[in-house]
Amino acid sequence: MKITKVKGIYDILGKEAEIFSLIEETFFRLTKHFGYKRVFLPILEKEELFVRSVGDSTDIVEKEMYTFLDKGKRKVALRPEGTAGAVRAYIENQVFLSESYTKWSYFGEMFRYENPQAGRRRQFYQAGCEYFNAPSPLADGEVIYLAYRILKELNVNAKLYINSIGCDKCRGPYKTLLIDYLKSKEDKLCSDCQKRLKRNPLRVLDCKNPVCKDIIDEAPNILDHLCECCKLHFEQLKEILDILKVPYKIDPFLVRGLDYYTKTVFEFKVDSLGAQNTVLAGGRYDKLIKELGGPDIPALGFAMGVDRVALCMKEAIKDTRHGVILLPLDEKLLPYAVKAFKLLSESTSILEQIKEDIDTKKFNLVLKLMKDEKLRDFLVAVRDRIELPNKISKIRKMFSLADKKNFAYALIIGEEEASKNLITVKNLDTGNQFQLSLNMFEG
RNA sequence: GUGGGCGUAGCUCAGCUGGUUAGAGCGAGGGACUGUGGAUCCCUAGGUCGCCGGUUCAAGUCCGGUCGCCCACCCCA
Repeated sequence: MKITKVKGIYDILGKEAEIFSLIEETFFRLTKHFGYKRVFLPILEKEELFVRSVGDSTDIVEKEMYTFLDKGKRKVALRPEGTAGAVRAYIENQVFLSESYTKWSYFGEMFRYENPQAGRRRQFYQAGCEYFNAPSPLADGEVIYLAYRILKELNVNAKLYINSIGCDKCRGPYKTLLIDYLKSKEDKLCSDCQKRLKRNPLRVLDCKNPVCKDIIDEAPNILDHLCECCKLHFEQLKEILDILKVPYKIDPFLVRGLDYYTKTVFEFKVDSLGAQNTVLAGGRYDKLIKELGGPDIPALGFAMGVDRVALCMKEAIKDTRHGVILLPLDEKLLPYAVKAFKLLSESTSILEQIKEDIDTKKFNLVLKLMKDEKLRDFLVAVRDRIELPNKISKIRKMFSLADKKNFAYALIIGEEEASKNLITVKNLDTGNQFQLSLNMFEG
């Protein structure tokens, strides 16, 4: 009996893995650029954390969490999202005592028990960041700009939608207004919306049913009912986005599924992905830290759906030639090939030394490198990747392998080379080759 | 949780209204080609036809169930 993977949980290999790495690398480069520090947070948390933060009437908590009792009979859950755990860690470690503000970034797997479909998996990856103690709309602008830059850098063509859903002062009165309106049309709403009306009336606003859409168009608009503070905050945010030249659309019907959001919410959507087209989303959660037992500290953040972004980047990785492979012509030449392998691999530190420390023992090599473009390109390729073959076979075979594995250079290690302490370097793109003495790498 | 479509070689797929040893292309390994890759030609390996049960003289093909995949709903990144 063959053991297979669990439904909705996937191995990430090959091209998809390369794209994941590229996303991760880009994400951390840009978050670091804007002052975020990477943190590593638990995948397993107490179930109660998510019930209290995400909201006990959300679908995530009601039916999508992987929960179980551990051997100590603790009710635990695999994290369905990242913010709750980050906030818990922020409070538990009392980070607010030693830092005036805190910016965290993370990348990791999340779990939700849903039926899989395009852009939806039971184990999926999010790259997210959280910005604690950030009351000003400057923070909203900066966070959205960061998200915008990441997607831009990854060549993901997404449109930004923003909204404000107010704070506890203005959302309450608006909610009753909305409920009153929807109740007057209740018989016309779809059955889902009739249920939403009772459990989470704001969610009626993003129903896709055309009949509901017409009703929603006439519904009271939250933006007309914000308190002065929220209104000003939203106005300032729009101004900041304009200065940053981040294009956006205001969507007064944009509400997020998680309970903890206040004021600013935003989503980046693509149109190439089918039904699951939100690739990045986030917002402000000014009350969450307090609700989870911490001080009254405003914060905001976002999460990017890595699997979804990767789907948009199918063509992003092209097979370019890179690196070098050593081709010993027969078994006898193995020791010489291994020696060359070590010398070349270690020589690449020279490339760094050129920048910092020209006064080196390997001055001659450095001088040569500065003049010899061919040699420099070759060593750059060596630094990128250097491999020995998986087995020694006919030269023809090994060249074919070098080609298929997309090496930029093949190094021929033969009797003649070994006797003169050199290697023959063949550029697999141009077909040109030259010989290189190993003497200069020694000592 | 609900609905629709689909499961045949590593991948993409043929396989007629059930009929005997289940095919192709690509990929993989080897050879033609003894120090030079991409091209061409030849050879080889790789399958309990997703799994279990049923109908039948006979099932990859029909029926039921189950698991998985894809798509959508719900919902979300």
